[in-house]
Amino acid sequence: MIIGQRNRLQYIILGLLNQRPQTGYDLAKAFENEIGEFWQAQHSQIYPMLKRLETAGDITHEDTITGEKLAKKQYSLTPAGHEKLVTWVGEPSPELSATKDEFILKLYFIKRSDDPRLQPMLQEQAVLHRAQLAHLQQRRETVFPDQAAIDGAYGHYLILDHAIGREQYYVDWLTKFLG
Amino acid sequence: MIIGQRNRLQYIILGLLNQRPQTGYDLAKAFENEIGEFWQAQHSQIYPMLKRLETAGDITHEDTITGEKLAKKQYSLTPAGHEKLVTWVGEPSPELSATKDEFILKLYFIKRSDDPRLQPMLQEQAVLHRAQLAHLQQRRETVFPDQAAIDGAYGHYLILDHAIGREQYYVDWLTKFLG
DNA sequence: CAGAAACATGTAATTAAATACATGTTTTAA
DNA sequence: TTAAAACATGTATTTAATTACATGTTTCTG
Repeated sequence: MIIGQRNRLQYIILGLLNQRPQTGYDLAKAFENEIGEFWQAQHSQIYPMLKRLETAGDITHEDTITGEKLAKKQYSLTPAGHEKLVTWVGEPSPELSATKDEFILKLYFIKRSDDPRLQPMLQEQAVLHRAQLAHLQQRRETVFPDQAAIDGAYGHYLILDHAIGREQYYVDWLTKFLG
Repeated sequence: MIIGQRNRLQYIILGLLNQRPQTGYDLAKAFENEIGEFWQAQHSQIYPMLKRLETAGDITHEDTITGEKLAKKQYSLTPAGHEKLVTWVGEPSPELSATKDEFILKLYFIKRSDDPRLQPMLQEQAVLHRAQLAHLQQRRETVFPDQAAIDGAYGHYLILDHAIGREQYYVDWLTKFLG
């Protein structure tokens, strides 16, 4: 029902490159920032995928130099890559999101509401999720200061809004059970 | 190897066996039901893990026969396995949950609020998440019909409650942007 | 100006996970 | 009564993902 992440990484990379040409390093940053709330990938996954996509003809790169000799590879979409991206976005997404939450798992094994471990666990998570919520709200303020910014990257705004609401729910839920 | 052993699956299995002895098949079912909202695993991952845990001395099994000749292995915790479980639950969980949501990713690549693909995408997800919400609510009614049921498996109640709230939020959020 | 942090790119090794293969029994419902 | 669904247990293959290894440059800050 929930399973399966069949090579989505390639599409994310295509989507990011569709916005603007960028380096593998830039892409890795995107996974720490705007994308990171809903997908994770390290540079060790990204660089090989860039090679694969280039071999497949979906992207190309241009070598540039920063300063004296720092080599960069600026990747960009080919028409084939753009086509592949558009097709993917247009397909249905019939699978529910897969969440892996270690804290919630531990909760499952707390059998009684008066278990002495319960309240500290909830407290710990509340700290964690309040911080994350504050971080996301801060980012919304800086990335989307006005309506023009929202109109210019509506999808980005939507997913940031979704992430904030999700964290808000998480904090509210924890608070509901904090003594 | 000294630090940061992941391998959460083993702890989930230990936790499930701590509730009652059960078979690999039963464990696989738990991942489709109560656990599935927060962790996923297939039987092809579970059976080898049961062997590993038994070799490690954390669980043992008893062979039983159902009917004429259907062989089952009823696994149960050893004291060492119980100790391992308790230690894991007592440790902090400092990592935020990892979510992989393909739909949200696609949204990210929708640049404008009047993109014709947007509303159908939101509609499709609303159908999906409303169904999931109804399913979870139904399960809460059947699994936790009264306070006694809640008191007897408080952690399970908590995570089901969390999952319901999460789906409710998802539906509300989608509705907010449905035209 | 020196050291730290950030920029930049890759590979190797390992582990986790998904999919497919493979087989057989028991129960349930048409 | 028979076919489908559910019960039950594994292995093999492939792909995804993490962690560690490996190296070097540029920019920022005290």
